[in-house]
Amino acid sequence: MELTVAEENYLKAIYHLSDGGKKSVSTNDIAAEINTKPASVSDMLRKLGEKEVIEYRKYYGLQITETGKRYALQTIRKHRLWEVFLVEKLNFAWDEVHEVAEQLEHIQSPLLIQRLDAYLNFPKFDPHGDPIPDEFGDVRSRPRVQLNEMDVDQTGQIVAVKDSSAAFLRYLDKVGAYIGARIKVLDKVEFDGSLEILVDQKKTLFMSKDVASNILVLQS
Amino acid sequence: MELTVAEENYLKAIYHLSDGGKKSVSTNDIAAEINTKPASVSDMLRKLGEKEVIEYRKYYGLQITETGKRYALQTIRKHRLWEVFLVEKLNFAWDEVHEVAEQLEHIQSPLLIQRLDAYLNFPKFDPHGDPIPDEFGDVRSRPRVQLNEMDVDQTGQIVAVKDSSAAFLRYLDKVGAYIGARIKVLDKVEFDGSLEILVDQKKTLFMSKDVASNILVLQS
DNA sequence: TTTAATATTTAGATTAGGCTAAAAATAAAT
DNA sequence: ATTTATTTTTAGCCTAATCTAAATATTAAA
Ligand SMILES: [Mn+2]
Ligand SMILES: [Mn+2]
Ligand SMILES: [Mn+2]
Ligand SMILES: [Mn+2]
Repeated sequence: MELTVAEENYLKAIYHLSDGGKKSVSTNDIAAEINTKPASVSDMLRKLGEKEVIEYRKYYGLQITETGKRYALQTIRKHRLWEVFLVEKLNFAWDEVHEVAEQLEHIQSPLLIQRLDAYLNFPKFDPHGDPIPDEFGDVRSRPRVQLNEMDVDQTGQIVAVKDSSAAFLRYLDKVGAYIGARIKVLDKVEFDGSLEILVDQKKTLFMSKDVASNILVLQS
Repeated sequence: MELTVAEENYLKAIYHLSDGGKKSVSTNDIAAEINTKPASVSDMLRKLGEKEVIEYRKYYGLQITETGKRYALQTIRKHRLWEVFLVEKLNFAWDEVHEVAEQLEHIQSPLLIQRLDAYLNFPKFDPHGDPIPDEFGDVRSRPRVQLNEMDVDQTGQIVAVKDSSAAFLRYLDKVGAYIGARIKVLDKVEFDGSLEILVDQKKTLFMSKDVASNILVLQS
């Protein structure tokens, strides 16, 4: 069976919002995520239900099926591989890739993806630190914690970001908080949850709780 | 103004069939080229006329406008750059690229194309020997002649193919007639126009007039 | 110069994806 | 336990791109 571009986008949104099928997702959430109206979502859910990529009970929400997960993971795989390509080969900044990857992920050609994967040396993570599912949809995920939840004196390495918006990524660039950076929590302000961080053993950095909550760390 | 994927495909077909705006094109020809019905073509011509990328007079054919040419050349540029990428970087065979390039040519991102072009070292020709328009739509075309029109003892270099079908390209691979090969016409059979060719000063090759007419040569 | 053949366009449907406004179901508050 | 608010779905409409069948224009033949 083949999915349309719109169906692929919906399925990907559902997969993400449901955290891989764990949480339940609302019609309104989907509408917000992909910038459509709830009425349009209802209609699409009916169609996705008929195609059996979700299990849909009117008014009671939906459950992504195993088939649906496979499709979603396939699209996510393509999206992230293209992002790696854009950054590694075409020198895109990490905040410039998302829009384009959003289009490239819909190109249909198994050979293309297989070759692209090999060309990039089978990367395991995209430029934002998110894991790239393998061709069978398996994801090797690392245990990671939000920076705002770490305690003073704990150390680790930035491995991913939760928010991939250009604004946030450009901010991180500016302050030097790149993926791979080793960090240590120097201080935490009780009052507002803001943090003082040591980056790469040399630079100290202050950040709000809000910023910190969008930085994911592999503790060490 | 932005064109839809279908509009881009129509415009490209019109550009090709009209030989860059020189020849006149029929509704039926377009339908055949892009595998649709004439009725669908009529409707699309009306729309393309409204968008002023063609000048359309019902029953009397059409003329591609300067604006239309710019759009068509932009799409052709993208198509050919992607073909180079697929062959040079992802090791696609030259008969495997067309389908995928047909999709990739519709990705919207000026930055992407600019970077891709640079990454490929500003190639001037695609894997089938067709020239790649520059970002302004300028095409540097070489004078080339169909192999079947050459005379005995004349020499040259294969620079392009007219037919890019997988079947034809695989045949050329098999007999060793690649782009760049130096050739010499050893003999021509008066009766059916078939030819005997010397390839790279070592291999002789017999081919029908039909095959030869799809091979383009830069004479020397 | 009529008539026949061919090419092209129009009419009317269909499918996909979206929208607004109204209806209906569920959830939250009194 | 009603009433109110929120969420979700349905109804009806729209645009893009396709199709088949019918109508019309152009071109070729008799
Ligand atoms: Mn992304
Ligand atoms: Mn997308
Ligand atoms: Mn091609
Ligand atoms: Mn195309």
